[in-house]
Amino acid sequence: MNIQAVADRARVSTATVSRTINGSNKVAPKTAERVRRAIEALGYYPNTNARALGSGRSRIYGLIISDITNPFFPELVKSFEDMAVRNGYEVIVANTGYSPERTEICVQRMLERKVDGVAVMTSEMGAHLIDRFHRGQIPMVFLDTGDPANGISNILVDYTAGVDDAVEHIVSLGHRHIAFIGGPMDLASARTRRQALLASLKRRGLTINKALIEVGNHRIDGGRAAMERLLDLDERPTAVIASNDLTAIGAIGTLHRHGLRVPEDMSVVGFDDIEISAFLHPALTTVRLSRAAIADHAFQALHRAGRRETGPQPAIEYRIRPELIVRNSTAPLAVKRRP
Amino acid sequence: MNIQAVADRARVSTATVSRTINGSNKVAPKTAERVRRAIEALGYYPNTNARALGSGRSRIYGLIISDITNPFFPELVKSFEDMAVRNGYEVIVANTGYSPERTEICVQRMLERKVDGVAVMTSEMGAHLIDRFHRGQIPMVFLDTGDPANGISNILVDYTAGVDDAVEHIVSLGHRHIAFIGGPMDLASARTRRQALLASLKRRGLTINKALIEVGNHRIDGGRAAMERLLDLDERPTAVIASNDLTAIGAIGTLHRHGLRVPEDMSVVGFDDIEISAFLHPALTTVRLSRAAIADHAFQALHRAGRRETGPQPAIEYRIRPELIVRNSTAPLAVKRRP
DNA sequence: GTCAGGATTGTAACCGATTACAACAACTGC
DNA sequence: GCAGTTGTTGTAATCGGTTACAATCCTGAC
Repeated sequence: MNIQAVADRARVSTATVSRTINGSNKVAPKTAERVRRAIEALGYYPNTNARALGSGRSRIYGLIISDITNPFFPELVKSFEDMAVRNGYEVIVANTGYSPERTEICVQRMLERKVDGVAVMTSEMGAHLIDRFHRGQIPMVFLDTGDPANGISNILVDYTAGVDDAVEHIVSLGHRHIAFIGGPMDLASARTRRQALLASLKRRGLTINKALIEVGNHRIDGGRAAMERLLDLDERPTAVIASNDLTAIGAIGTLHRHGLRVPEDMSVVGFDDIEISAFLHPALTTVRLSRAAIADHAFQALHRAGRRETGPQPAIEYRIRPELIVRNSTAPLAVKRRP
Repeated sequence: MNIQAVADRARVSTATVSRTINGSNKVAPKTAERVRRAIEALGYYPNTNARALGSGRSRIYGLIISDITNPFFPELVKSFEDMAVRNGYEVIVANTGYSPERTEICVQRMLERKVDGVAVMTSEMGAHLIDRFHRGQIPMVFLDTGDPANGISNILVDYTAGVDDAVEHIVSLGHRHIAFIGGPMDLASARTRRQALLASLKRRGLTINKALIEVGNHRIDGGRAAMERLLDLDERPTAVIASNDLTAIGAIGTLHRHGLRVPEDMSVVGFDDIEISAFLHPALTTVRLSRAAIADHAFQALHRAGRRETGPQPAIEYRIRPELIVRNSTAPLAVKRRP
């Protein structure tokens, strides 16, 4: 079953069939209709490998993430895939596992499969790897770390606003001893969130106690350990803002283990709003970073960059504003009590 | 940069380069070495589309799951992808979203991309869709619902043994009023788990109280609602076994909301051992169904079915034995007390 | 020295589409 | 009635590999 069979049945050449399939306007409506009927009758669908070879476009987008088992990503992958499939594209997902060697393999996979564009949703992408995509003229879109001036579309998350919302919320509840559990310092977005927090506290004239600025690893165990250290302090915080939800979940776990209640004894705010956060007890107050919005922008960036008719498009910067979701892990500052 | 460039540099024909790349044994060691040096020097890598077109093998495996945001799947996807990439394969992941229409699209995507094999890790695959793979001579492997007699490899999970371990554990802790919260009845594996539980109770001579056999939906909200109903009973259970971890997490949420403690007031056992289960409070006692093992078998099934030299291989049935992981959500039956 | 036969290498057809270019038909205006 | 357009379709080269088959080179036996 190939294009020739369709051509024979419709009594046209393979060129006309091809043009019909690809929606060329150079086919007479009546002819196109005949071709479509032949396609329908034969149950024909094109061989994508031949298409890719002939046209130089694979109709595949690459999606590079750090780790699909990190709950931040599944929804992002799903949304991206959804959008791609609806537009006739396929998606290849690759995990860097936070390792440079694996990242190199990811890039190689993308190049070998001749992707028509690549969305890089992780920050471990060295300049020499970016260069390989550049050389292959492959459109790119990054999360946070793109550079439109260099032809790389970017999805810019307004961490400052998101973190500020969290601080505002906590402060409005009366809290003044606010701790922060950050992410790993080698992660760009974690550093940004930390900076944003410090700036937000400063802007409000709150003193920044270095002891309350903890470092985690964006995983549950990191949140746990950091909270243990915070509980060891002479002057404990009354509220904690975590750099992501997993960290917040770990922190809450430690609080429970110590017999402390959330939010009565301590308020906790997360970041990201991973799916499970809404279902925990207490349901987590957090700053939602919409993965659907990220996926949407990522796809659009690649899709419009790849349009042939209009020639190469300039790289674009998209902005995403996170949104505070108030649930049950935060409460007004309780009157101080001694156990 | 194509195979001709390599051939020129190594002073051989393209056929010899191709044979070298594909590890044919018909190339003299010295020649092969020269070709490899040329490949190295030019930084050449083959065009996979051309390869697929010429050889009829795409080096892509399809992986059909129901929903990547279901925490059961990410680890499975990751393991499968890992194994595939290590063996020079690419993976296309498709979500059915539990819907027949989407499932049909998934199948179509696989056929269009000419996958060399497909792992179906969900049970919504109608016979007519299976038939399309059959017609395309595409090796298949299913989870639980395969049929080796019909050429479909199968990964058989011994739910009976797994559930029995859970029951044994609960019974050995002194519990006799044991409730079960099942999954959706239209899900094959959920029905199997339910059957296994009933059989296990019966085998132990425990009376089966229909009111204690609840139905959930394999999501957190289903577990919650089911537990609400169980708490409404005059004679509450002292232990609950859930059909999967999300259900157990929902159940625990409801217990907490009612001021009941786990495991002191009620023991809870999950199934699957999703990643987060180890980090909850209390850490969930559960029956681990290794996703790495599933991925491993799935890949092996497809890989050996696709070997050319040995001709078509018969479909195989693999077995997986789940394993009880005892954590902190189960405890010995407490002496009865009236509030 | 010759020759069978295995090992190695090359030639060229083929996979199934896309697309530049040529060819042709129909229509326009003069 | 004819040249010039415009619109539609066909021809055939092309993409970059794989692989059947042919050709050549060696080797050792006789």
